[in-house]
Amino acid sequence: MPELPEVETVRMGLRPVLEGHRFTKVVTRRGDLRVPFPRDFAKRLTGRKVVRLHRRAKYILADLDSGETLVIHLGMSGRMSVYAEGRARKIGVYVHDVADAEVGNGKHDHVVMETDAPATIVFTDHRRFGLMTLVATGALDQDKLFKGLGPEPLSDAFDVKYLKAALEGKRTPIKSALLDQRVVVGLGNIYVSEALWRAGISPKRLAGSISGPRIAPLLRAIHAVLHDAIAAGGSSLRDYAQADGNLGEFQHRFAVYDRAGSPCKKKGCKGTIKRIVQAGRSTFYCPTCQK
DNA sequence: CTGCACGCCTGCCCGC
DNA sequence: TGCGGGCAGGCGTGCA
Repeated sequence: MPELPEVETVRMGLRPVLEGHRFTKVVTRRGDLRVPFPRDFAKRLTGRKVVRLHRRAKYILADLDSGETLVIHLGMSGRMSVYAEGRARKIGVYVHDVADAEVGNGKHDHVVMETDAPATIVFTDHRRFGLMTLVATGALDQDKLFKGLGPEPLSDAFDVKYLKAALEGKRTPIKSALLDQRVVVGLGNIYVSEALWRAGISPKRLAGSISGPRIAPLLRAIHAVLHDAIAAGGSSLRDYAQADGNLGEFQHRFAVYDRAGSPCKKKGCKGTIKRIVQAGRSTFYCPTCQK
């Protein structure tokens, strides 16, 4: 589920129940996520107040008043569910309507956190590629999870000059280069395909072979697809009470992702979307209008 | 250094 | 209905 727009949507949904609130109770159900829970994980969270809820790459970061930061990564299948007390208030993300006894007792519910919002927040991840850990706030950048990450795609640092230099000389396909979190963070398998379609660039083209004049359009395509997706996720938040498990609305607007065999949506293009495999992962593109 | 195949997990969907 | 294979929005490791 989570590339930058989804992670950002989850962050916004967690904000009302986390930021400025205190953990009143934390329970971990099993410890064999990608990174094991650190020692005394629940104890170090309990009683702590979240002073700031932010994001770096695909990580959600909750800075605590103890000088530590709760680091959350959703992996491929991670979910955060928010159960608002008495359902008196509708709160974003997944506001489920289930019996109290079922809250946090699912087979793949790994962490159950209560805050004084009040609310119960459940972290679920059936594939367990996600993680939750604690890192000293001041040392985040040096932590191995964050060291070497590229710039945020929506920051000023991610500009034409940077991208040109980052791709220069790279002999890997542009698809793989943009998935590489050292080049730029936040993009995943969906949005790379979507951005390359918007830019009219073939995913097979070697990164270093993208000519100077095509760098700016690529940058704009990345910006645009992320902005559109964030807006689509955000706009569906408030009526998320029916929680069908999907996040946001953007999946209905995919131009290429998971559309193999369907007509290209580009105006005037008569092409058909094709699926190929690059570095072991699906890529979708239009061979007719992406060069 | 680079690029790539593979493993990590579970669940779902498809074809036989 | 059961079973095997392939697939899934991420990332780290180890290899050539």
